Amino acid sequence: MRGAQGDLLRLVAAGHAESRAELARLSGLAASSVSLRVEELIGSGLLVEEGAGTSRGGRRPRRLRLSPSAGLLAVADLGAHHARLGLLDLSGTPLVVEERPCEIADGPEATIDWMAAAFEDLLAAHGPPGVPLRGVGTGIPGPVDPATGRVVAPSRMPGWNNFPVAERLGAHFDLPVLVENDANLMAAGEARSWPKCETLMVLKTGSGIGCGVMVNGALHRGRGAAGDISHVRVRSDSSVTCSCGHDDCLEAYASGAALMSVLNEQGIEVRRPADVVALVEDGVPEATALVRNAGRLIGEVLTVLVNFINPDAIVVGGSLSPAEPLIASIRAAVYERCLPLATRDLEISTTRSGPDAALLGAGSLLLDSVLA
Amino acid sequence: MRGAQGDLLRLVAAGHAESRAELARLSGLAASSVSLRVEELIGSGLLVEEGAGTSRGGRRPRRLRLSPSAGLLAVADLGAHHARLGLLDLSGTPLVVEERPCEIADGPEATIDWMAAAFEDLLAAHGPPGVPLRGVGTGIPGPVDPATGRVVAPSRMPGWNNFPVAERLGAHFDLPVLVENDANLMAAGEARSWPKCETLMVLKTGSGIGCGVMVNGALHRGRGAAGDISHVRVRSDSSVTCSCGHDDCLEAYASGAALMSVLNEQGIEVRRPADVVALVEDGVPEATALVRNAGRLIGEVLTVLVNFINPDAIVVGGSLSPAEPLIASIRAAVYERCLPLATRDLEISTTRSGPDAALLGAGSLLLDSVLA
DNA sequence: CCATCTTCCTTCGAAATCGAAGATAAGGCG
DNA sequence: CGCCTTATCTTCGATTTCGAAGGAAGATGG
Repeated sequence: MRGAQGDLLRLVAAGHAESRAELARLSGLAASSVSLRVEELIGSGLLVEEGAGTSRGGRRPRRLRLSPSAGLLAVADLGAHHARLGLLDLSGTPLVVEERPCEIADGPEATIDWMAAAFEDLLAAHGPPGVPLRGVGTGIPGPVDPATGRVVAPSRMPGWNNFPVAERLGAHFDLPVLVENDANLMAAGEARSWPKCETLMVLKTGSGIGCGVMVNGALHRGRGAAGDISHVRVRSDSSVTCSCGHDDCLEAYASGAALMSVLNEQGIEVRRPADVVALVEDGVPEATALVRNAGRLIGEVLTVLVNFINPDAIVVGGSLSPAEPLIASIRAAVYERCLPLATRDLEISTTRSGPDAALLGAGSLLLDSVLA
Repeated sequence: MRGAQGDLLRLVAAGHAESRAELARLSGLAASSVSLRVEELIGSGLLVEEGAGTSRGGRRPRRLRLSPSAGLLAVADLGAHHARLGLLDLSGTPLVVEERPCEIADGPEATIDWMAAAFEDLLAAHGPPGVPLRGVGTGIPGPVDPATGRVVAPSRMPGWNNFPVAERLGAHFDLPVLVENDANLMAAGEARSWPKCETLMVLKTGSGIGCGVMVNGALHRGRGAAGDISHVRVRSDSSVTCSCGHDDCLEAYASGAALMSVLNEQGIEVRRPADVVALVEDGVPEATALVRNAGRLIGEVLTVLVNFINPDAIVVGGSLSPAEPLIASIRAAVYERCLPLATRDLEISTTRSGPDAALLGAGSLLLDSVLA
């Protein structure tokens, strides 16, 4: 699995290469060396040959896939009140995904131990016998220091500040462990569905507003808070103080939580961001106006960032993203105000990976350590 | 020069490695292979051994340098009314730098041909005999399409739109050619002076406002306009229409040109951004207030970007940068409003590379093609 | 249907790379 | 000063990688 051998596996696992010839082109190795290596990998049961691909004008390639028995990854995406959990094979294909209730406010120890038990559970129920677990990973709704795997200064996660999540999770499994911000995982997951996009911004619109950035095909982590847009000051008439202590943060106007609190004050009862989406779909004017305004504010912030990093696409995901007016007003703001050069081929659309984007992203990032 | 041989040269040229042992560590090659390769490179006159380095507790390394006769690079930085021109050796050290008057408004053909002649001039006057020219490069005060080397939709460069600058320059020299935005070159140049910073924002404050971004040690080009911050909408009382057609762009309030026009209206005569700096240093209150306000506006824009990409440092260069109040109010705005996680170890300071930053950057980027 | 082209993959001798062992050259310390 | 430790660099046989040539399998086009 080490070295160049791992490079080949990773290219196949990530879906970049499907044949020996593609491996040779992408890895830079000579075709003959690739053949030798692939033979070994097939011999050790990690790769399998699976039928023939489509011809590109000559002999058809012999398609390569990661063996389903090469290993499993256990991944999770932690939310405030529930967690999504899944098992993936090494090519990132989900075997099973479940959503279970889980209170993040119970604190890190309880939550992580619960997660470890849930992973064992899933393995017992859905893991094919004899296939080893090769890595575990989870998304966290707060900033994570990439160097240490600790949560750093999260809002809305009492008791988690500076907790060594990766370490605790690693104590349950003697395997590569990944701990990463949830929006970053979403970005890594979406990136697999946007193969031509080198630079990608992925917005997670739910109770909060998160954003992950892929630059040159790699997740940009910065100091652990990269992608944060929720505490940008927005142009606004009123003056609202955000939980961070500053006035007029985007989050205080455009997050799902903010929309819900306005609606509740107006006597329209909502409990989850999805309820807001339902109201919009039912044509409730108060909800539509609020969502449209949120989109405009988010779009104005994106304006600055689009001019600055020139992404190839902006992907909108999260529980508010099905609301049509949200993305429409984001589009309007960005296309109106950005430089033509920056918007010329810019695509702004909803998620291609769906609700499992973060789990897929966890798999994608875990592969790098598992096949190192 | 090809392949792995070039990798070693590049590591030495970029200043990352100074001995065979360092080369082995950084290149990933075995120490024995490095020795062989280095021997060849010394044999072919590209590398030279130069005394001994300092011991790290054992035998002292034998220091390696690029031979001064390995080659030369001719680089330029084009401004509106003058150009900086220089010759560098392959390790990026300037042999000579000159500033010459040059009107960019004369159009691309005239300007580029003039530049080619100026390069020949410099070579004749300062080029050591027998040392070959190995590459040419220039900075342009406008967006450059990285794929084609064409200028794209520049403001203030009449007649240059879509002109194939790289092609025209290449017609004079059958060598690798680099054409890049001037702020991007500054960023690449500064990066050499900030070796520990993986993510760097470099601001060029002159008549206009430019910005270059290094992400993960590499220049981020985006679609050619990456780093643009001059057309961000700022919060402001009055309403000024920018040359781009939108209202309240940063450039319309905080660029050197904007400051100069206000001062001239007030009867204080200024002709160049440096005159504004001089007024500030003389304690003229109108100038100081204007510069401070410009810094605040720039700082507020940077706030969004710092939260978003978490740079390790922000470098302020350009002809306005010597004005103390400018950087002071940028700092104040950023430190006040950004997330603590993003500003914890963030350094904001003036250029380390000085006025030749763009030329050094051109050399640094050119090396990649010259030693490919 | 057959010649020709393209692409994919393998074979095999030549060349590059590795890595373990050793030689060389310091600094530190009793 | 002699001895130990650390680090740099070289030697040399074993291994890996390359690349040119060729075989295999399909597309193309008369």
